[in-house]
Amino acid sequence: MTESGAIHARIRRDIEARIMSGEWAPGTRIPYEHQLMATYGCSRMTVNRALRMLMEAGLIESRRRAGTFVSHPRVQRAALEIPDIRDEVAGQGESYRLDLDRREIRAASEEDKRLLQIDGGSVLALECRHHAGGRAYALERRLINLAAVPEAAEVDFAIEPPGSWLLSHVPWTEAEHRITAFNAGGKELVALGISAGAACMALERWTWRGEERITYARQVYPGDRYALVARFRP
Amino acid sequence: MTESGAIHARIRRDIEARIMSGEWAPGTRIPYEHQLMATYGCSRMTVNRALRMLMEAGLIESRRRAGTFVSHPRVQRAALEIPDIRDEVAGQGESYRLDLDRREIRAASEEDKRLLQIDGGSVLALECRHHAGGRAYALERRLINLAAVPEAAEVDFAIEPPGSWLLSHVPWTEAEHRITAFNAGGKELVALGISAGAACMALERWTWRGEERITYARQVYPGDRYALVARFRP
DNA sequence: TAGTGGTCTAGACCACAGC
DNA sequence: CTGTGGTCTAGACCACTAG
Repeated sequence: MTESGAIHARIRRDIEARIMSGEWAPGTRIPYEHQLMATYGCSRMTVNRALRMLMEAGLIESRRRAGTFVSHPRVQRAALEIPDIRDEVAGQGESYRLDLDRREIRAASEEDKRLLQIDGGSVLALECRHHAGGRAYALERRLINLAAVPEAAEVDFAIEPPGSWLLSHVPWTEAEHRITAFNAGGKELVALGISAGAACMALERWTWRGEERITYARQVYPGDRYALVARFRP
Repeated sequence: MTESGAIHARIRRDIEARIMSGEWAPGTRIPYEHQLMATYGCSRMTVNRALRMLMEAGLIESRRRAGTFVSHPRVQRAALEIPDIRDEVAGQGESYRLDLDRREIRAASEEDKRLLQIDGGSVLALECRHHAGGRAYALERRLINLAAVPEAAEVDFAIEPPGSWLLSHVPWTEAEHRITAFNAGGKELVALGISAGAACMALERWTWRGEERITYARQVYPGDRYALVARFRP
């Protein structure tokens, strides 16, 4: 049906097309693997590889002895992707600049402990502004757990934004995000050049590796100039 | 190193652990497939299957003749997941209720065409409020392209929320999201019970199947009572 | 219990990029 | 060229489960 290089890719696309077109509705049993072997004149391993990819994508499910079936779309969740700020600005063809307003190494305060979810130790606290094309783009407050990332103490974050540096130097296993809207107060007015009460978007991110907390970041964007746009990831 | 049922799963987890621990830093070449065959006493197909899964996860990259390498974390992107509103409310242990304020089938207006990115035809336009525990939770405006989903014209969306119904009945291939913050105006004040100028969060979603537009939705949440929380998806 | 999918083997040929 | 990964074969045994 479809032309392609690899047989498994062709099988995969053929089945995907039949599902997407509605020809094979949710719950439909698709042909047995040995039938697909005959149809495509290939080995079962090749058929199985195509089906496994479709299973990982959530399009089909298989049950031993029963066969393989089109999934009932449990797609109650859609995936967003949050880009790194520097990449995002560069991707819009704008020049990027970072202003580092504050950099401090200190014993963790009570607030630091709460935000980083640590018991003590020292943290690197940063405050910076991201600019796109000379205009304030985002305000960032960041805490880095120096117990987890001691080398961060030596980095010049005026050159490389903390988020970019961390993502490319520190392996991490999990992250949690929180997106909220709020009315701008004193700090944002000056830093972002907006008026009192203007709607802002705050993106908070907690990152850890195993049980070890790595960093906390809170990025604030002016609501009237910024949208978090995200495509679905298949 | 790790105990498990399938050999490929064990190989996969062993390599993943070495990468996550930092033992194999980005850029490191991991053992050749024939070396892993010897290490695990299995065939190359099995090794290759494990490596392919890690490649799909973005952890490693391979180049012919050169070998397979730990990826430089292009992890400038993190995945969020946007839950279905009804599921979200239920997950918080609150009772869910939907008020359907408006339901209209009409020829596509200019705005409908722009939002749905269609040329004409008829649309189903809905306006509704989602409630959690008796309190207004979100305001939703939705357009459904009846050319793509004619059966939607017969559905009683007072019983099943439009987002839930669509996700479980209509296969889709792509979605795009846009999250913004804005100051509440007239419509939100009444529907959500908030005061003028309060920061709100708007989540817009476009969904299509192939080239066919399925639906457009705009959901508005009160900024002071709502946060979009999302965990990283590995 | 028979037939499905899950997994694995021990080869093979090829394309391609590094040497 | 050489050696790597990309792909594929023609079998095999096993676990599970629908009938």
